[in-house]
Amino acid sequence: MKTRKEILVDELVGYLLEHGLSDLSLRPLAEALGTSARLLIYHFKSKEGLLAEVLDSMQTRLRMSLGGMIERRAGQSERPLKLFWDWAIARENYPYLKLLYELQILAVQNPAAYGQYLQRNASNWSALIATALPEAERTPAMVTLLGAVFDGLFLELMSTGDRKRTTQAILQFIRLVDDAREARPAIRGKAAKTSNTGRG
Amino acid sequence: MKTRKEILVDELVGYLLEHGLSDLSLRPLAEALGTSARLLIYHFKSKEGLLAEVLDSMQTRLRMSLGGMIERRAGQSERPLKLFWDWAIARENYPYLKLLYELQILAVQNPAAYGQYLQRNASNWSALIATALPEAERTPAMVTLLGAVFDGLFLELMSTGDRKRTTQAILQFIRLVDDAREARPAIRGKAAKTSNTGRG
DNA sequence: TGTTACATGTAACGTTTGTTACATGAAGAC
DNA sequence: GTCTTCATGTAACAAACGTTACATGTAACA
Repeated sequence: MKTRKEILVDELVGYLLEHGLSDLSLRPLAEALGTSARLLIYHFKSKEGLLAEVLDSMQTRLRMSLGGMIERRAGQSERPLKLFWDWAIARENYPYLKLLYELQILAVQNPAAYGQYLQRNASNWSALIATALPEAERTPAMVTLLGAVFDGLFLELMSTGDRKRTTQAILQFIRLVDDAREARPAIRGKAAKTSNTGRG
Repeated sequence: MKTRKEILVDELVGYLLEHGLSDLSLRPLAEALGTSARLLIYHFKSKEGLLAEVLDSMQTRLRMSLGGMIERRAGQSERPLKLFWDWAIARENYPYLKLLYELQILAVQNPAAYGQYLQRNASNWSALIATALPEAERTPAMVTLLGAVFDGLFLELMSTGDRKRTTQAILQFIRLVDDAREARPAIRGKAAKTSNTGRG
């Protein structure tokens, strides 16, 4: 049985996904949920506490969804980077990522207000993306580039909504890495022993 | 002789570069400039009008700075993409771009409030970056990818401040394109006649 | 049955928001 | 010397903000 607070968190997540963070206000939020600002403060102590709990819940959900994807992809021939992209732009995950990108940007310009909600996910994130590369190619520059391609394309998707073109672009990147590898083959070594195929 | 309003715009630009857009408020802003909210409204009619004029001024400055760079780079051997990157992360341009990225994100989540300030710069922007490619390689996927690499790396720079690593990453991308071209040479044609060297 | 904890409604607090009314200087034009 | 225009100061407006005080209902447990 869910507590009233847990039910509220669920509804709040939905509201935040739709309206974003930057102009969040308690009264309109409460009204949209059919409750009152009084209640939100009662359950979450403050607006700050509310945001903390809701964002936390969102990140947990996202991690679970990602874990499920990773389990399911076992023994699939698709490229890791493409799998990751498909997962990110899936209808059920996309709004979460969109909001986290907004949070990231707000925190850059206003760390005092938003920095506190950023977990050390950024590093986990890039570490995860890095596993799409064979170890021999996992240089800082290549890992940074890989993360940037992902971020940049996701941002472009956010701005234009063009799933088709952005997906073509990430396939283009995978092809680019393949072709470059052909011209200048990576040193094979421990990398050959890793489980992933090392194909972008 | 500058009008009072033009002087104000200059000071406002400086303030916005420092504080960002998302929590802009007239009274703190006026106090930081040694004036009053009354005056700002007097000169700009409304907060909305103020933002419109100031952001417009910023985009003009940025375009002028970019134009100057393009003139100066004539007959330089550096790759176009690297030149563009160096220009973007230069101390005098970086804060402007940072703010425009914030604007872009805010507009995604809240078009009603921020969409009006977005010019059709996005398209100009990507068209400009595209000139770093030889015509034969200027496919939608490649142009999108190129823009995304730039955006993604700039975002990473905003978050981490690591100029060195992000610059290494863009050089890595240039190398990648070069190597891929070696393995699968682009069809030469009209592209060979363009002024740029077509080397990333 | 009385007590305790959770949940909620109604109002208000003090502050900040963008904006406006009203009055007053300073400077140049006739 | 009056008139007009630009610039500014002082106060106030209504609205929205996050938060709190106080009272009340419901349900479970003693």
